[in-house]
Amino acid sequence: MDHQHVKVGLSRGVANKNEEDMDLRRGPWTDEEDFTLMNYIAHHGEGRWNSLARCAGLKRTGKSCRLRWLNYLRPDVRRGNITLEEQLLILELHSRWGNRWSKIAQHLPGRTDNEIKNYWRTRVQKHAKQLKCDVNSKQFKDTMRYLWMPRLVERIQAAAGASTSTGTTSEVVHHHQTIHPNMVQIDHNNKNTGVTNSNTGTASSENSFGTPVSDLTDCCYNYPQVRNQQQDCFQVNQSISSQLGESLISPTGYFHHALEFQGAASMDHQQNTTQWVDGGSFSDNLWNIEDMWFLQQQLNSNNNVV
DNA sequence: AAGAAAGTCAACCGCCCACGT
DNA sequence: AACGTGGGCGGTTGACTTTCT
Repeated sequence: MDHQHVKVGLSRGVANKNEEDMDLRRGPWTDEEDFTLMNYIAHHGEGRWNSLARCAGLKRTGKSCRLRWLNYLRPDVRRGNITLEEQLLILELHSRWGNRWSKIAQHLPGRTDNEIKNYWRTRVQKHAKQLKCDVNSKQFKDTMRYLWMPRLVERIQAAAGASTSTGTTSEVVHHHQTIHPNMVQIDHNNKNTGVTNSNTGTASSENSFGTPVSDLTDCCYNYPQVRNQQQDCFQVNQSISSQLGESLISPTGYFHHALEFQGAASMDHQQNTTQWVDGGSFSDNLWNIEDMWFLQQQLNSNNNVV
Protein backbone atom coordinates (compact mmCIF):
# COMPACT_ATOMS: atom_id res chain seq x y z
CA MET A 1 0.00 0.00 0.00
CA ASP A 2 1.16 3.48 -0.79
CA HIS A 3 1.47 5.23 2.52
CA GLN A 4 2.65 8.48 1.10
CA HIS A 5 -0.38 9.75 -0.72
CA VAL A 6 -3.80 8.48 0.02
CA LYS A 7 -7.21 9.94 -0.27
CA VAL A 8 -8.19 10.13 3.32
CA GLY A 9 -11.86 9.85 4.09
CA LEU A 10 -12.11 11.59 7.40
CA SER A 11 -14.09 9.92 10.10
CA ARG A 12 -17.87 9.94 10.07
CA GLY A 13 -17.95 11.93 6.91
CA VAL A 14 -18.25 15.22 8.65
CA ALA A 15 -15.13 16.87 7.38
CA ASN A 16 -15.50 19.62 4.89
CA LYS A 17 -15.48 18.72 1.26
CA ASN A 18 -12.27 20.49 0.38
CA GLU A 19 -10.37 18.62 3.01
CA GLU A 20 -11.86 15.33 2.00
CA ASP A 21 -10.84 15.81 -1.57
CA MET A 22 -7.38 17.02 -0.71
CA ASP A 23 -4.46 14.73 -1.38
CA LEU A 24 -3.28 14.04 2.14
CA ARG A 25 -0.04 12.45 3.10
CA ARG A 26 0.18 9.48 5.39
CA GLY A 27 2.89 7.36 6.88
CA PRO A 28 6.18 8.43 8.38
CA TRP A 29 6.88 12.12 8.69
CA THR A 30 9.75 13.61 6.76
CA ASP A 31 12.31 15.97 8.28
CA GLU A 32 10.87 18.74 6.21
CA GLU A 33 7.39 18.16 7.57
CA ASP A 34 8.73 18.03 11.10
CA PHE A 35 10.51 21.28 10.60
CA THR A 36 7.44 22.92 9.12
CA LEU A 37 5.28 21.80 12.00
CA MET A 38 7.76 22.83 14.67
CA ASN A 39 8.33 26.14 13.02
CA TYR A 40 4.65 26.88 12.77
CA ILE A 41 3.95 25.95 16.37
CA ALA A 42 6.91 28.01 17.54
CA HIS A 43 5.35 31.07 15.95
CA HIS A 44 1.66 30.42 16.40
CA GLY A 45 1.33 27.95 19.22
CA GLU A 46 -0.45 24.65 19.22
CA GLY A 47 -4.14 23.83 19.05
CA ARG A 48 -6.79 24.15 16.35
CA TRP A 49 -5.03 21.33 14.64
CA ASN A 50 -7.04 21.16 11.44
CA SER A 51 -6.57 24.80 10.64
CA LEU A 52 -2.99 24.58 11.82
CA ALA A 53 -2.33 21.82 9.32
CA ARG A 54 -3.87 23.91 6.55
CA CYS A 55 -2.17 27.15 7.45
CA ALA A 56 1.20 25.51 7.87
CA GLY A 57 0.86 24.03 4.43
CA LEU A 58 1.10 20.50 5.68
CA LYS A 59 -0.76 17.92 3.71
CA ARG A 60 -1.66 16.09 6.84
CA THR A 61 -4.78 15.79 8.90
CA GLY A 62 -5.00 17.87 12.04
CA LYS A 63 -5.00 14.71 14.05
CA SER A 64 -1.82 13.55 12.43
CA CYS A 65 -0.14 16.86 13.24
CA ARG A 66 -1.31 16.76 16.81
CA LEU A 67 -0.05 13.22 17.24
CA ARG A 68 3.28 13.99 15.71
CA TRP A 69 3.73 16.99 17.93
CA LEU A 70 2.60 15.38 21.16
CA ASN A 71 4.37 12.08 20.72
CA TYR A 72 7.56 13.13 19.04
CA LEU A 73 8.31 16.78 18.38
CA ARG A 74 7.28 18.37 21.65
CA PRO A 75 10.48 19.60 23.32
CA ASP A 76 9.74 18.00 26.66
CA VAL A 77 9.21 14.55 25.23
CA ARG A 78 11.50 12.25 27.08
CA ARG A 79 13.22 9.72 24.89
CA GLY A 80 15.02 6.57 25.87
CA ASN A 81 14.11 3.50 27.77
CA ILE A 82 11.64 3.32 30.59
CA THR A 83 13.44 3.53 33.92
CA LEU A 84 12.83 1.25 36.85
CA GLU A 85 11.01 4.00 38.67
CA GLU A 86 8.81 4.55 35.67
CA GLN A 87 8.16 0.85 35.36
CA LEU A 88 7.07 0.76 38.96
CA LEU A 89 4.81 3.73 38.49
CA ILE A 90 3.27 2.26 35.39
CA LEU A 91 2.51 -1.00 37.14
CA GLU A 92 1.18 0.82 40.13
CA LEU A 93 -1.00 3.20 38.19
CA HIS A 94 -2.22 0.59 35.78
CA SER A 95 -3.35 -1.55 38.69
CA ARG A 96 -5.49 1.37 39.73
CA TRP A 97 -6.72 2.79 36.50
CA GLY A 98 -6.38 0.07 33.92
CA ASN A 99 -5.74 1.14 30.35
CA ARG A 100 -6.11 4.83 31.07
CA TRP A 101 -2.89 5.57 29.28
CA SER A 102 -3.18 9.31 29.10
CA LYS A 103 -4.01 9.48 32.79
CA ILE A 104 -1.04 7.29 33.60
CA ALA A 105 1.16 9.37 31.32
CA GLN A 106 0.29 12.49 33.28
CA HIS A 107 2.27 11.07 36.16
CA LEU A 108 5.31 10.26 34.08
CA PRO A 109 6.70 13.59 32.92
CA GLY A 110 7.85 13.53 29.34
CA ARG A 111 6.33 10.17 28.59
CA THR A 112 3.47 9.90 26.17
CA ASP A 113 0.43 7.75 26.49
CA ASN A 114 1.46 6.03 23.30
CA GLU A 115 4.83 5.13 24.70
CA ILE A 116 3.38 3.75 27.90
CA LYS A 117 0.78 1.83 25.99
CA ASN A 118 3.46 0.34 23.77
CA TYR A 119 5.54 -0.53 26.79
CA TRP A 120 2.63 -2.28 28.40
CA ARG A 121 1.68 -4.22 25.33
CA THR A 122 5.17 -5.29 24.36
CA ARG A 123 6.71 -5.95 27.75
CA VAL A 124 4.03 -6.64 30.28
CA GLN A 125 1.55 -8.47 28.13
CA LYS A 126 4.32 -10.62 26.80
CA HIS A 127 4.93 -12.02 30.24
CA ALA A 128 1.27 -12.58 30.88
CA LYS A 129 1.28 -14.60 27.74
CA GLN A 130 4.28 -16.55 28.91
CA LEU A 131 2.47 -17.30 32.14
CA LYS A 132 -0.51 -18.36 30.13
CA CYS A 133 -2.82 -16.03 31.92
CA ASP A 134 -4.75 -13.01 30.88
CA VAL A 135 -3.07 -9.70 31.53
CA ASN A 136 -6.25 -8.52 33.21
CA SER A 137 -6.69 -11.62 35.31
CA LYS A 138 -6.42 -11.50 39.05
CA GLN A 139 -3.59 -14.00 38.95
CA PHE A 140 -1.48 -11.82 36.75
CA LYS A 141 -2.28 -8.70 38.68
CA ASP A 142 -1.29 -10.47 41.86
CA THR A 143 1.96 -11.56 40.30
CA MET A 144 2.71 -7.98 39.42
CA ARG A 145 1.71 -6.64 42.75
CA TYR A 146 3.26 -9.22 45.01
CA LEU A 147 6.26 -10.28 43.01
CA TRP A 148 7.38 -7.87 40.34
CA MET A 149 6.64 -4.63 42.07
CA PRO A 150 8.46 -5.49 45.28
CA ARG A 151 11.38 -6.63 43.20
CA LEU A 152 11.36 -3.40 41.29
CA VAL A 153 11.39 -1.50 44.54
CA GLU A 154 14.36 -3.52 45.67
CA ARG A 155 16.22 -2.78 42.51
CA ILE A 156 15.46 0.88 42.69
CA GLN A 157 16.75 0.93 46.21
CA ALA A 158 19.80 -1.06 45.31
CA ALA A 159 20.53 1.23 42.41
CA ALA A 160 20.04 4.26 44.61
CA GLY A 161 22.36 2.73 47.15
CA ALA A 162 24.96 2.21 44.51
CA SER A 163 24.59 5.76 43.33
CA THR A 164 24.90 7.06 46.85
CA SER A 165 28.24 5.37 47.16
CA THR A 166 29.38 6.97 43.95
CA GLY A 167 27.83 10.29 44.70
CA THR A 168 25.49 10.22 41.75
CA THR A 169 22.29 12.15 41.91
CA SER A 170 19.30 9.94 41.52
CA GLU A 171 15.82 10.36 40.30
CA VAL A 172 14.92 7.87 42.94
CA VAL A 173 15.71 10.54 45.41
CA HIS A 174 13.50 12.94 43.56
CA HIS A 175 10.60 10.60 43.28
CA HIS A 176 11.01 8.55 46.39
CA GLN A 177 12.59 10.75 48.92
CA THR A 178 11.48 8.60 51.76
CA ILE A 179 13.58 5.66 50.74
CA HIS A 180 15.51 4.35 53.66
CA PRO A 181 19.06 5.66 53.72
CA ASN A 182 20.47 2.26 54.55
CA MET A 183 19.34 0.79 51.34
CA VAL A 184 19.92 -2.81 50.68
CA GLN A 185 23.04 -3.25 48.69
CA ILE A 186 23.00 -6.76 47.48
CA ASP A 187 25.92 -8.17 45.66
CA HIS A 188 24.83 -10.80 43.22
CA ASN A 189 27.95 -10.44 41.25
CA ASN A 190 26.99 -6.85 40.59
CA LYS A 191 23.74 -7.71 38.96
CA ASN A 192 21.87 -5.42 41.24
CA THR A 193 23.74 -2.38 40.14
CA GLY A 194 22.25 -2.47 36.74
CA VAL A 195 24.95 -4.29 34.86
CA THR A 196 23.71 -4.89 31.41
CA ASN A 197 22.88 -8.26 30.04
CA SER A 198 25.37 -8.08 27.34
CA ASN A 199 24.41 -10.95 25.18
CA THR A 200 20.76 -10.28 24.94
CA GLY A 201 20.89 -6.76 23.72
CA THR A 202 17.17 -6.51 24.05
CA ALA A 203 14.69 -5.14 26.47
CA SER A 204 17.38 -3.35 28.34
CA SER A 205 16.55 -0.09 29.90
CA GLU A 206 18.41 2.48 31.85
CA ASN A 207 18.08 3.36 35.42
CA SER A 208 18.12 6.88 36.59
CA PHE A 209 21.86 7.07 36.44
CA GLY A 210 22.13 6.13 32.85
CA THR A 211 23.19 2.64 33.77
CA PRO A 212 21.58 0.03 31.59
CA VAL A 213 19.39 -2.40 33.38
CA SER A 214 17.21 -5.16 32.16
CA ASP A 215 13.51 -5.30 31.81
CA LEU A 216 11.08 -5.42 34.68
CA THR A 217 11.00 -9.17 34.78
CA ASP A 218 14.59 -9.33 35.87
CA CYS A 219 13.38 -8.28 39.21
CA CYS A 220 11.62 -11.57 39.67
CA TYR A 221 14.87 -13.30 40.42
CA ASN A 222 17.57 -10.81 40.93
CA TYR A 223 17.08 -10.14 44.59
CA PRO A 224 15.93 -12.94 46.75
CA GLN A 225 16.73 -11.12 49.94
CA VAL A 226 13.88 -9.33 51.52
CA ARG A 227 15.56 -7.78 54.47
CA ASN A 228 14.41 -4.27 55.21
CA GLN A 229 12.05 -4.55 52.36
CA GLN A 230 8.82 -4.31 54.20
CA GLN A 231 9.73 -0.93 55.53
CA ASP A 232 11.35 0.32 52.38
CA CYS A 233 8.67 -0.82 50.01
CA PHE A 234 6.07 0.81 52.09
CA GLN A 235 7.98 4.03 52.05
CA VAL A 236 8.30 4.01 48.30
CA ASN A 237 4.67 3.17 48.01
CA GLN A 238 3.82 6.03 50.29
CA SER A 239 5.92 8.31 48.21
CA ILE A 240 4.04 7.41 45.06
CA SER A 241 0.83 7.87 46.96
CA SER A 242 1.82 11.31 48.05
CA GLN A 243 2.64 12.17 44.47
CA LEU A 244 -0.84 11.19 43.50
CA GLY A 245 -2.42 12.67 46.54
CA GLU A 246 -4.26 9.50 47.33
CA SER A 247 -3.74 6.19 49.01
CA LEU A 248 -2.55 3.18 47.12
CA ILE A 249 -2.23 -0.45 47.95
CA SER A 250 -2.63 -1.47 51.53
CA PRO A 251 0.87 -2.04 52.79
CA THR A 252 -0.18 -4.88 54.97
CA GLY A 253 -1.69 -6.94 52.23
CA TYR A 254 0.96 -5.95 49.78
CA PHE A 255 3.92 -6.96 51.85
CA HIS A 256 2.44 -9.96 53.46
CA HIS A 257 1.99 -11.49 50.05
CA ALA A 258 5.18 -10.06 48.76
CA LEU A 259 7.17 -11.76 51.43
CA GLU A 260 5.41 -15.03 50.89
CA PHE A 261 6.12 -14.88 47.21
CA GLN A 262 9.66 -13.86 47.58
CA GLY A 263 10.50 -16.27 50.31
CA ALA A 264 9.62 -19.09 48.03
CA ALA A 265 11.00 -17.39 44.99
CA SER A 266 14.33 -16.91 46.62
CA MET A 267 14.78 -20.65 47.02
CA ASP A 268 14.06 -21.15 43.41
CA HIS A 269 16.26 -18.27 42.57
CA GLN A 270 19.31 -19.83 44.12
CA GLN A 271 19.40 -22.36 41.34
CA ASN A 272 19.08 -19.74 38.70
CA THR A 273 21.54 -17.19 39.89
CA THR A 274 24.54 -18.89 38.41
CA GLN A 275 22.99 -19.08 35.01
CA TRP A 276 21.88 -15.51 35.28
CA VAL A 277 25.23 -14.23 36.24
CA ASP A 278 27.34 -16.37 34.04
CA GLY A 279 25.43 -16.19 30.83
CA GLY A 280 23.40 -13.08 31.19
CA SER A 281 20.79 -14.98 29.26
CA PHE A 282 18.28 -14.40 31.92
CA SER A 283 17.38 -10.87 31.21
CA ASP A 284 14.13 -10.62 29.43
CA ASN A 285 12.95 -14.05 28.54
CA LEU A 286 13.80 -15.34 31.89
CA TRP A 287 10.95 -17.74 32.30
CA ASN A 288 12.36 -21.18 31.93
CA ILE A 289 10.19 -24.21 32.44
CA GLU A 290 10.89 -24.49 36.13
CA ASP A 291 10.15 -20.83 36.64
CA MET A 292 6.95 -21.11 34.78
CA TRP A 293 5.95 -24.11 36.85
CA PHE A 294 6.85 -22.34 40.05
CA LEU A 295 4.92 -19.25 39.17
CA GLN A 296 1.92 -21.24 38.10
CA GLN A 297 1.97 -22.96 41.49
CA GLN A 298 2.20 -19.64 43.23
CA LEU A 299 -0.59 -18.23 41.18
CA ASN A 300 -2.78 -21.23 41.80
CA SER A 301 -2.18 -21.37 45.51
CA ASN A 302 -2.65 -17.66 45.82
CA ASN A 303 -5.86 -17.91 43.93
CA ASN A 304 -7.11 -20.66 46.21
CA VAL A 305 -6.38 -18.65 49.30
CA VAL A 306 -8.25 -15.70 47.94
C1' DA B 1 24.53 -16.13 5.23
C1' DA B 2 19.76 -16.13 4.77
C1' DG B 3 15.14 -16.62 5.86
C1' DA B 4 11.76 -16.81 9.66
C1' DA B 5 10.04 -15.27 13.83
C1' DA B 6 9.59 -12.03 17.33
C1' DG B 7 9.90 -7.44 19.13
C1' DT B 8 9.42 -2.42 18.82
C1' DC B 9 7.16 1.73 18.07
C1' DA B 10 5.32 5.52 15.05
C1' DA B 11 1.22 6.32 12.99
C1' DC B 12 -3.54 5.61 11.90
C1' DC B 13 -8.48 4.50 12.91
C1' DG B 14 -12.77 5.00 14.89
C1' DC B 15 -15.31 6.15 18.84
C1' DC B 16 -16.53 9.45 22.06
C1' DC B 17 -17.22 13.87 24.35
C1' DA B 18 -17.27 18.87 24.88
C1' DC B 19 -18.43 22.99 23.02
C1' DG B 20 -20.32 26.37 19.88
C1' DT B 21 -24.03 27.64 16.85
C1' DA C 1 -32.62 19.80 20.71
C1' DA C 2 -29.88 18.88 16.79
C1' DC C 3 -25.95 19.34 14.29
C1' DG C 4 -21.06 20.46 13.10
C1' DT C 5 -16.47 20.56 14.53
C1' DG C 6 -12.23 19.97 17.18
C1' DG C 7 -9.75 17.24 19.86
C1' DG C 8 -8.73 13.35 23.21
C1' DC C 9 -8.48 8.56 23.88
C1' DG C 10 -7.70 3.49 23.49
C1' DG C 11 -7.09 -0.07 20.13
C1' DT C 12 -4.79 -1.64 16.15
C1' DT C 13 -1.72 -1.86 12.24
C1' DG C 14 2.33 -2.41 9.73
C1' DA C 15 7.13 -1.05 8.62
C1' DC C 16 11.32 -1.64 10.41
C1' DT C 17 14.77 -3.85 13.45
C1' DT C 18 16.63 -7.48 16.05
C1' DT C 19 17.12 -12.15 17.30
C1' DC C 20 16.76 -16.88 16.36
C1' DT C 21 17.27 -21.07 13.65
